[in-house]
Amino acid sequence: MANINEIAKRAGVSVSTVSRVLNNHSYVSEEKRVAVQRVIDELDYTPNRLAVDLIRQETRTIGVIMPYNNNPAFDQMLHGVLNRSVEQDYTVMVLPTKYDLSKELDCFNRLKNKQLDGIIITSRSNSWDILVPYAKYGAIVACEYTDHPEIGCAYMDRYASYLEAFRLLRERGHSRVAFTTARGTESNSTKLTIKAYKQIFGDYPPAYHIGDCYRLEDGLRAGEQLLHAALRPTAVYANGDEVAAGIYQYARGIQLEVPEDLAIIGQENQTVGIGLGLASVDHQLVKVGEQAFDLIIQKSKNKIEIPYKIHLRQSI
Amino acid sequence: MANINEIAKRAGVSVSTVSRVLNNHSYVSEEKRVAVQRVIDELDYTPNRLAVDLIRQETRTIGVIMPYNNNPAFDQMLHGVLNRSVEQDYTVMVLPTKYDLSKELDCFNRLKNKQLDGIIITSRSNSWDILVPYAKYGAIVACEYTDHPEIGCAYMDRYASYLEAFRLLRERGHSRVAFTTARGTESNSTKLTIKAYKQIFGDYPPAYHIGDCYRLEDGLRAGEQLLHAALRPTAVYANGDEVAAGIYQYARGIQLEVPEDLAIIGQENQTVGIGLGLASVDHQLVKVGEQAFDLIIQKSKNKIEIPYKIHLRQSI
DNA sequence: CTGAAAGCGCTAACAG
DNA sequence: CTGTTAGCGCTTTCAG
Repeated sequence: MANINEIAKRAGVSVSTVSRVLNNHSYVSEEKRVAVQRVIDELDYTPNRLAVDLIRQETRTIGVIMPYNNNPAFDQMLHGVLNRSVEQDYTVMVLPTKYDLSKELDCFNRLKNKQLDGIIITSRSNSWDILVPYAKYGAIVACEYTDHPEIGCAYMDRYASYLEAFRLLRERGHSRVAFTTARGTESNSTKLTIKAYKQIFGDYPPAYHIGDCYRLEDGLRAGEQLLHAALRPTAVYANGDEVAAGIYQYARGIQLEVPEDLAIIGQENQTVGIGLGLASVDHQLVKVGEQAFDLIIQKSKNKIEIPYKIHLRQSI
Repeated sequence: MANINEIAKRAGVSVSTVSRVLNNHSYVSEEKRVAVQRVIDELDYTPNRLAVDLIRQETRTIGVIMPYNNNPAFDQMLHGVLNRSVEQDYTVMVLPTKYDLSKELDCFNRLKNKQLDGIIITSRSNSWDILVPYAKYGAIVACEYTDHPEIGCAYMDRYASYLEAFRLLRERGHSRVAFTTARGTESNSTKLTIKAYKQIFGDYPPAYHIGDCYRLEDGLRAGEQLLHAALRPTAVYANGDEVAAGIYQYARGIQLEVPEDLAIIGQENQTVGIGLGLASVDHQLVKVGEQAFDLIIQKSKNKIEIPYKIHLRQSI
């Protein structure tokens, strides 16, 4: 395709004049303007974005680290980011990592190699010590709390929310309470869930904890593992409504009534939970994503807490 | 940050040698290799991606046109694309358009301005006449059938699937059948739905057609509009399981039994439908996305049909 | 095996 | 108001 030199030559002007009309910079005489525009239209010319970004040292593109692309929680945050990016005319790159350390670093390298102006971390697996140095190459915002001054965050008080949910279950008379979490104990939210559980129920019975839960099928598996135990739990806290739905389905399949035989509370107010009438701890992940985006483009390192909500529904 | 010249100077070699070790091209003497690598490590150097892409005339990045970012069907296709892109080490840009004509064109311009190697269209609003010319700038693959030889497609036979679903309802004795669709009549799938409806039921009663349905809330609205009619429909085909879930919820709210009082069949086998036991016409959108991605990187203009499945569940 | 030099396509400081 | 020119940072002929 034609380039800016070609346009300049054909219009009988210099490239800087063409550049000026392209970006309507300063003043260009009306006749040259028109001449340039005519050639641009004739040749159906579009400036090369890579060249522009290269020289401007800015891409107006931000990346979103998403360990998995089939996890509804990450999707919710991504949607929040997209909501804002479209308003602000920014582009977003989706960066799947599978929680792989080196794949994750490759993503951060896109900050260093100038391909991205900023990165939003929905979840990570490298330690902050490794990641923080990348902040000198571009804005980094996390969707979890961290006190590193170089990192902005849009976070929720997960610990408080878990405490409140467990307290709720205890108040309703439950003492045998099971729960599900995502990754094993290396995950921050898993740690906080266990900590809150101990805080409310005193001890931590490993048999009541099912890890690696993300989607409905994982909930079915959790149901199978939990609901045939000698001392069957009377309530379960699921780390997502899809997981909760799987548990619900399994429970109904073996003739258990919800909430009479099993109380269920899920997380993130996902559609399936609304459909099934499942109570849910809603961390407002869409808002988290929106806030994260706002921080990125303001190059702000503020720490913004997004309040959580609890939706009480029939399942409890 | 340091650039390739800096590395060359410090390593006492030319930039071409640095480039060679960077891309391990041809042979470089071991001593120079080591010298260059040492400087690279010392300076923590990373090549600028924009400069590389600019000169290589390739970005290994593809865009996915997604009219809305809160629509589960588009999400399913995006997930398919991401599944493959991560395997093939491609990057994906999400391009929200809101079905706005000029915003959509802006996205196609990213092909022309060399920012993208290809574009996958999950849904579009410009006519093919406008869009096809962009195929000369990069690969375009659609997730719907088109016979334009320049456009590859990963499509499903929507018409056949609608026919089968409506036939199923008729066979089960339903004659008052309502249905929901997405956008108004300008959308291809809406047209096909109406056509199939007429084919099976003879005429097309506008009162039984609710448009602009995407999510659960739209289903609630559809339920409200449909289920208080004098001649209440006995069955409804919903263009998505989230919409179906909304209708289900509304129906249960006014004491209707499913399927006794109202049979419901949804679409795309989404989690909420699985949770509620809703029958579903599954166009396998994740596979569609995967196939679309494969076509893009093979630069293939083939037309690949993805078969649909019908999941029979209690709601029918 | 290695380096010089010519770009890729664009912006912006500077001089006029 | 306009043109010249020096880059942005990299790859790749083409000689040697």
